[in-house]
This record gives sequence, C-alpha cells and structure tokens, in this order.
Amino acid sequence: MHVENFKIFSDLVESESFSRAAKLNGITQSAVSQQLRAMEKHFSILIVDRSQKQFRLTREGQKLYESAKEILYIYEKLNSELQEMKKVISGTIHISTVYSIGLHELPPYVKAFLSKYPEVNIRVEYRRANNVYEDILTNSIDLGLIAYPQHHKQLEVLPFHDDILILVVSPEHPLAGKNNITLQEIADQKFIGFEPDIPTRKATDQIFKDEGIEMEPVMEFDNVETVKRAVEINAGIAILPQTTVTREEAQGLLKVIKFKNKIYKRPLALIHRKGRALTPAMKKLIDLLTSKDLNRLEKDMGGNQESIA
Amino acid sequence: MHVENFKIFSDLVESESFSRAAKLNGITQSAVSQQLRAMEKHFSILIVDRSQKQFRLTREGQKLYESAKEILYIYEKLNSELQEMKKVISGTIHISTVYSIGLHELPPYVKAFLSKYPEVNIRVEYRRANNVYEDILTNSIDLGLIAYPQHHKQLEVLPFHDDILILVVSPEHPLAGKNNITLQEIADQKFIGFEPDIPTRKATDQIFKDEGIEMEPVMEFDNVETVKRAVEINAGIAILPQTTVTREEAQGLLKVIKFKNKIYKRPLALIHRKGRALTPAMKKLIDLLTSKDLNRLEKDMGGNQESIA
DNA sequence: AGCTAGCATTAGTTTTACTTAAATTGATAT
DNA sequence: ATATCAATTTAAGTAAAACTAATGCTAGCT
Repeated sequence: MHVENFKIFSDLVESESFSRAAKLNGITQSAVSQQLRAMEKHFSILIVDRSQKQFRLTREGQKLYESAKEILYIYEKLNSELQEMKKVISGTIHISTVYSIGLHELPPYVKAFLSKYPEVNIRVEYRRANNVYEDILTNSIDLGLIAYPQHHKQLEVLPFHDDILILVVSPEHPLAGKNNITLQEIADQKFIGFEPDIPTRKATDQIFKDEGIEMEPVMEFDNVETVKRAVEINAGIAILPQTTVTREEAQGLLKVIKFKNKIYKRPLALIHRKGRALTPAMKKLIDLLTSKDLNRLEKDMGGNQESIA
Repeated sequence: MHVENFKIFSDLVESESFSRAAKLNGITQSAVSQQLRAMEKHFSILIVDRSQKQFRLTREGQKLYESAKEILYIYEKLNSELQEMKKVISGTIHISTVYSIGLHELPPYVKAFLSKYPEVNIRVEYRRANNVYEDILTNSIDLGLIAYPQHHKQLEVLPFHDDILILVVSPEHPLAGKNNITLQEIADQKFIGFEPDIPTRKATDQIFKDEGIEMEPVMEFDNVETVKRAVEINAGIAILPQTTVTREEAQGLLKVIKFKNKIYKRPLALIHRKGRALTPAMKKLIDLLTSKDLNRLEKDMGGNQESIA
C-alpha cells in the first residue's frame, strides 16, 4: 500500500469525485478507479457504495478515510521535519585538536561561526596528534585538526591552511637582534623541541636533516605552550609556527626571527571520518575552515543563515 | 512511498542488519539496500551512517524511524479493525414492509435474529408497497418486504417464501360451514378487497378474471387489518394470505375456507438496492429470511455467532 | 427513447521493484 | 602491506505493478 494511495483516496472522499481526485493528483480518472478497486481487493472490503450515482462511503470506507488522514498527517509532518533538519544549523560539534592549532588558529573561526549559528555548540578537546586520529577513527569525535596530515583509508583530509615556521628566541638571547637567519647559524644552539612522536618535531628533524645539520633537542615537550615557556626563560631556542607566538611577540616576551631565503611551511588539515554523515552544522563549519579568506566567507554566510527551529 | 517500506525500514533499524531485515520480510538483502537507497533519494537525506561497519542512524534516520513506527501502528490498527468490521454483526437495519408481511411473516424471523445478534437494531416501517419500492430506490431504507415483486433494474429481488391465499368469512356467514370452496361459489358474494394499487388486489383481480368472474369489491382498504375487521363484522368476504388470519381463526373471530382443487399463491420477496453495500448484519438477516427453514437456519447460525465489539 | 456525465474496463506501455550475480568495502588477520 | 571474510552495494535482467488512452456502461435527465 502506497502512502500516495491514501492521499488520492483522501482527495476522492473529500471531492466525492473520481475525476476530480484524479486531477488533483495529476493522474487519470482510470487510475483512481483502479487504485480504489485495488485497495478494496487488498483489504477485502467494500469502500465506496456504488449502488447510486451519489458518492457514499461504506462504514469500512469511513474507517479507512480516518486512518488515511492520520497517516497522511504523520507522513507530511515527517516530510517537512526532514526538510527542516537539512536546513537547520544546530547541534553539538565535537572537535579534537592539537594545542597549537586549537589555541591559536581555531578561535577566530569558532567565534565567527558561533556568531552566525548561535544554536550550535562547539566542544573542543585538546589532544596529542595521534589521539586526534584515534578519536576520529573510532567516531568518538566529529572533526579533527592536525598538522602534517597523515592520509588514511578511512580518513577524509581537508587541507586547512599552512602555518609558517619561524625561529623563536628569548629577547635576552644573543641572536635576538637578528632580523633573519639561516639554519646553519643556529646549528650549535641549544634547541628546545617537541617530543619525537609529535608531527612538528618530525618535521623539524627532517628540516635539519635536509640541511645536513645534526640537532638534538636539549629539552622536549609535548605542546607549544611549554616550549614557549622554556624559550622565555632562555633555556634555548625553538622553531614554532608563527601564529602560536603572536601574543608573546607583541608583549616582548619572545623574539621572532624569520628564516633567510627559505620558508618552512607547516601544513594544517581538518580531518573527519570518510563517509561519515555530516550534520548541516558540521558542513558549514568545514566550509568556513577550508575557505581561504575568513572575512569573505563571513559575508557569504550572512545570506545563508537559516531560521533555527 | 510504500507502507511496506516503513515496515522493512523499521525491521532494519531494529535488527541493525540489512540481511536480517530482508529475511524478516521474505526478500533479498539487495532489495533492502535498494529500498533504503531509494528512500534516501526520495527524501534527499542520509538515513544510515555508512562510515563504519556498525549500523548507525543519522538524526534524520532516527526521525524517520519514529514516524515509520507511528505510521505502521496506525496501519496495522486499521487493518485489524477492518477485518473486525467484516466479522462483527452490529448496527441498525431499516426495513420497510407492507403490513401483511411485517405483521405476520416477519416477527418470528426478527425474534430469532435478535436472539442471535443482540447488538443489532432492527427498525421496521409499515408502508404501502409502492412506498417500499421508493424507500429502497432512494436508499432511505436498507431492506424491503413486498408481495408480488416487481423487477426493476436497480433492484435485487430475493424470493422469500409464498403465502397461500384463502377465503375468509365471518363465522356468521352462510358459507362458514364449508371446508372448501370454488371461486364460482363466491362469485355473487359481497367482496371486501384491497385498494386497486395494492399488489394483492391486483392479484385477486387477475384470479377472478382468469376464472371469467366479474367481481367488484363492496369495500376497499389499504391494509389487511382493516379488511379483517370488516369481515369480522360480516360486511363481506375476503381473500387473504393464510398467515395473516391465524390468530383470528384460532380465536373464532374468522372462518378460513380453502379453495377446492386450486392453490392460489402469493409470492413474497425481500428487496434491496442492487449493488448496495450490505453490512454483515444485513447479510445475515437476508440469509435467514431467504432460508427455507427457520429452525434449521437457527441451528446453523448458532455456530457462526461472532463476538461483538 | 436517447443523451450525458461519470465511473469501470480493457489493452498496451511505462515504471518500479525485485532477483541473481558480481563488485566493492571495511575490518581483521596474515 | 596483503589476503580474507562478511556485509553491503551495484549492475543487469526480469517480473510485476501502475498508469494512460480508448472504450464500454449505467443512472439520471430531457
């Protein structure tokens, strides 16, 4: 039994005419007649009393009509609710991110997003890179933010943007006066790095290796914040993403020195489980994050804002 | 959208397996997969999150499941109610009948019927024959009882049984002593008849005509009861259906005389509008009335008695 | 009696739904 | 990494259902 049959039957009852019910549903009168006959056969009942010209339901027909209306009501409600759900931007988004991105890259995006979609909750968890991948693969988290993305069969990797790696020293450090510098010039410095399993550490290791420099950190930490604190007390120098030190640089706590001739990039990426159903809110957030220009996107999104249920 | 689709989807959600849902519905797992895909296309939504092996509904899928259950509940309720209605013998039956049948033939049947199906209301209206036809054709009445049935295109005529016409005289009448009689012997009697448009009058007219007797009633009435009263006061003789005078004969108010050599029958019939939807109660009553043997039928019906909702 | 409007019927076509079989996928083991 | 396994998806073909168009009926009207 088609739900559409109920619609046509309902129209038939209300219009008391096969031909009008047919027109209302864009089919021929013959189809309406055949449908009714099929319904009568299906339930093995008489629905319409055909003993007179005037349209008249049997008791069974009356009952059927009542149920048909109920079903149609639920069905139409379902339809509109589903269409609404597609549009409505709401719910909670769980994000797993490494400190460096979550603390320094993400906030402006989150702020912009939440001002557009106040119905959305964004919950950010700060985790080590390997845990971010794990969270995504086990479906315990919606989105992940990592640097130097590793590809994986069940992972959708969306390039975010690239950070630039710069040298960070204490204002007290002998190199603090320089405006730019080469890797060779810091080869004999005390280097403060990330722990070996942190992607950025692997990246800096590779950078040094490419330049033929053997560099063993004097200290290792698992997040930027601690590295910065160590550099601040002049325990050594560090190579960090530019955006993670803007505040300290502005406050004169740290000195930032660019590399000469060379730009070391730190690619960032947004990851989510491949094929994972994305809520409209998640899609919007991904759009925002993968858009190159935050301001342009903010404008674009203004027109798209939907009413919130 | 098929209601059956909702059933399969519901099974899919509850079993969390395409193959089990398929088995439950006697189709292949491929069909389940195709159906789900068709539903997703139909609503333009994702229903099942396929990003992991484990079965998981999307928010939309959850909503769909809830509505599916509601619809299935109504549909199954409708189904069982319709099947119940087919069985249950209840409601009101409107009968139009002429006096002679309604008063003397019908009562035992009605009594038997009501004792079997106490949920049924039988409303009997006493009308002239032409009005009975009219009531049936205009659908204002369910069943009609008439004598000498006229056939009509929109009329279903079910032969009831035949009355036997006999001569009725007052015990005071000179003919009262006779056991049987010929038409010729009453040719010069004062005859009390029905009005010309009453079928039984037409029948008696024909009977006299066939025998070459010219017979003009001295009185005309439109129903048996009045005819009998007139005979009782010895205003004349009358030809009436045997069953209409049993009480008066037993009480000695009237004398019944059979016709010699000849039996004049008065065919009775049950009529209803052709194609008119008959309720189960009506069908049962028709069965009872058209059955030759009241007692046998009563026994038969004993086993068929249904529970009443 | 014939006409008309509306429904029913029939035949043929299009559409849909299903089955079978092969391909793909994701998870797990090798 | 590669093979494997179980489950789902996809593809192709077929059976069934639903529809249209044309025609047939029938009740109610003139």
